[in-house]
Amino acid sequence: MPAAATQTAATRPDPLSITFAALADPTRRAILARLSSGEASVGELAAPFAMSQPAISKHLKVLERAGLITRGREAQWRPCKLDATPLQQANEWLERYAAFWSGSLDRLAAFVEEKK
Amino acid sequence: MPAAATQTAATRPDPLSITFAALADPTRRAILARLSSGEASVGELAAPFAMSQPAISKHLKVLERAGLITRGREAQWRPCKLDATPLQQANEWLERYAAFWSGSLDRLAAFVEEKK
DNA sequence: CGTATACATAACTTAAAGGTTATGTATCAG
DNA sequence: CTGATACATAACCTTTAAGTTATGTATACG
Repeated sequence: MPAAATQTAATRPDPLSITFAALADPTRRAILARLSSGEASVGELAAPFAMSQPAISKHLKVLERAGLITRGREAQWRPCKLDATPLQQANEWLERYAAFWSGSLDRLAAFVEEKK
Repeated sequence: MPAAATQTAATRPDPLSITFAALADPTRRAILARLSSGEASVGELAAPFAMSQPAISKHLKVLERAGLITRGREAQWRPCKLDATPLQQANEWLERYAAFWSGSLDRLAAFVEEKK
């Protein structure tokens, strides 16, 4: 074992961070939108984009590692299927802020803050 | 004008991508959580983290550019305030997938897929 | 006036993200 | 077996992200 000296930890990001990071790309969101109307092959998913096929494969890998898609195997095709479970987790996180985006509640909070 | 040759476009990401990217970091999510219980100064926000102050300033800038916080000015303090509007946008995007995470609907879809 | 406090900004480093081209691998079709 | 199709993987490049230390700036305080 040559020098265990400088270790960088390399902590894997938490699930929520992985999910949000996966959603922070319009191509990947479009892929998910497409998959919401049914399974699709990689080629079908790649078609709408002005992008090389390996680029799409990378995006799919990101989505897979985020648990947002699962992949089957059918002859030479790898059909992709949406799995929205991580989206539910993300939604649960967001919902905790629902009180702040209702507008009226928001302004009420500001009012209270001002009066105190 | 010396050589307008190679331009990289540098298109600014769309709002949703900016929002999700801002949320894809546990430190920033923690900051938002803290702000959900009221305004706070930069120092107060930085306190819980084992991180330098400039690092927090950077995170705050990311949140600000995402429209998730606004900043006041009070003597030498820059109080930060939550603005959940972008969270609402994110939530609206996510809600379109709610049908896929209800479990029963999900399994029903799988059932239909299998039967066809 | 000078000094402390609160924060921003600059310059730098390391690592990861997103794209490319080139190539490898599995499956079908003849 | 041969070749085409569908996809993955490798190697590479460029940009951005996230952290650091060092320094600058505005405001309060004595």
